[in-house]
Amino acid sequence: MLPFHITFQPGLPVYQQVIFAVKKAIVTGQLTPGDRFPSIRQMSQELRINPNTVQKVVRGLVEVGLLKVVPGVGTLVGKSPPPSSAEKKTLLEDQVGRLVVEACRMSLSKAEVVEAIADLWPNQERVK
Amino acid sequence: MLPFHITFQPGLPVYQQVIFAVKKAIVTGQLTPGDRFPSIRQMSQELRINPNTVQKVVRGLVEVGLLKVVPGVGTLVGKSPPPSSAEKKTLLEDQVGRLVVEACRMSLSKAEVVEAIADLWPNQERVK
Amino acid sequence: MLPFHITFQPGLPVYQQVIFAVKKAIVTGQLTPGDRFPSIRQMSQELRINPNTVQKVVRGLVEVGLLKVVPGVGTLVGKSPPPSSAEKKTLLEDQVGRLVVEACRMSLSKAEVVEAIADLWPNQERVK
Amino acid sequence: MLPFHITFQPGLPVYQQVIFAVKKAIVTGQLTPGDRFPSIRQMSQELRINPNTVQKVVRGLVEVGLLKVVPGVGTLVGKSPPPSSAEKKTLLEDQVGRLVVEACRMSLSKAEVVEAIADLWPNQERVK
DNA sequence: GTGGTCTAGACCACG
DNA sequence: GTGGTCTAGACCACA
Repeated sequence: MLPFHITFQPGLPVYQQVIFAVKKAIVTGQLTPGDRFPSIRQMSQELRINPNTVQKVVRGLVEVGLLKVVPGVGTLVGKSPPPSSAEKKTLLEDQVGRLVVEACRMSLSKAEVVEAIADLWPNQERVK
Repeated sequence: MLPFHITFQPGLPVYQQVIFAVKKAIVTGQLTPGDRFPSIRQMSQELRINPNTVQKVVRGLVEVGLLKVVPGVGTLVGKSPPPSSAEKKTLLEDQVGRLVVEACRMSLSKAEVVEAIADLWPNQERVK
Repeated sequence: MLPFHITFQPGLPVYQQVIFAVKKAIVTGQLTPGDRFPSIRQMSQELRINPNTVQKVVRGLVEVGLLKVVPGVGTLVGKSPPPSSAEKKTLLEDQVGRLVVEACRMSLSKAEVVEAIADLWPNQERVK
Repeated sequence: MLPFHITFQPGLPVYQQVIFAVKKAIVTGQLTPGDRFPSIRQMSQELRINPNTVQKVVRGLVEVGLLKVVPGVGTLVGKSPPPSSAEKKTLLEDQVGRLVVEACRMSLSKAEVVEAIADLWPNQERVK
């Protein structure tokens, strides 16, 4: 069984949906650094998607440092790398910007958005 | 002069960037319902993009009800239609979900994200 | 007052809507051959549309023989000309064809369409 | 070979003629839900029209729910959605209204029109 | 003047 | 292979 679950939605590229599912599994603790990542063949079969698509997923995750390919061993989950401040800036300006504009367009209040974030924020072992 | 400003970024479709800029201009009050929308030719010249691309922008905005086209006359800014609750749900679950996962991956705290939202939220006290 | 009434609908060219209204007024007997047709100026004012548009209407109706322009006198309603069999064929094949396909697409029965026709068929002094 | 046939007529937009041909193929059973729709390139070649024009056709048919596009995979014929009663009303009032007026103008009898409809109504006894 | 249609052809994203 | 994006530029319909 795969350590994450996906219900594919039309309109979004498949490989992006898989990448998101993996990232989610990592931040929620379902996948931790050092874990073995499923093989391309296994993911291809269980998710019923093209092996090329799986390979694109792995490539994308290796690029951001979330996966390490060790030849002869397999693919391992790596430690999250320290994000560059440029990436942070992009996230907090561009992505949040898009979200804010869409929310305003739908007459949502700031409080509703903040509440949604609180609901979705993972609290794996977040005591402090 | 156009009632909005764009600095094009590579990697994202041009027409989507323009659509976003228009939406932003509307939620921030720079464009209000009833206003005349710039003509396709004018936008094409000032943004230095192809008229067909501009037309795609207009088409996309007409589909969501933000613009009304009157052939031979021009294009007008319409009142935003009440969004369906399904759209709201998608925004608050899927889009916020993606944002949260990315933020966690970058070790950002919930407070940082909420602060970014507060910064970008448009002030409605715009006396026109 | 004009001898016909129009409630403009978006999406259809204005001049076509006016032409249709005039044709309807003729087949329902509100306008009969020999009647004086309103002046371009009058129609432009009362319908609140561009004089050029009215002129296009008149031109279109003169072409099919429903109006006669008499210089120095005005525009008169003419006797309907005998239609060519080619026109009839086009109407009964193409236009009815489009109607039938759309009706099928909406799961309408043949009886519903026929009933709609019966309802809308003018019966001005149709005794026979 | 394409599952429908078109003989282009001047005066009507090409993309509308193709859309009509596809709708006709669907209501007559030549295309059924689940079928693979011809690719944009194939239609472009066989109909001798520009790929962009074909894309506009597909876009129009997707909007009314007759086609579903899966990027990278292809285009599928979908089940027709239940039409809104407003659409039905428009069809039975406006479109039938135009037909009736034109028929009257050409001195056609109600029986002739009804007969034309019966002739063009598709037979559903199509054993695929 | 407006927006709409169509063509020709290049390049990209996706599976 | 699929569909999507973008450009360049011509021509038409409409008011």
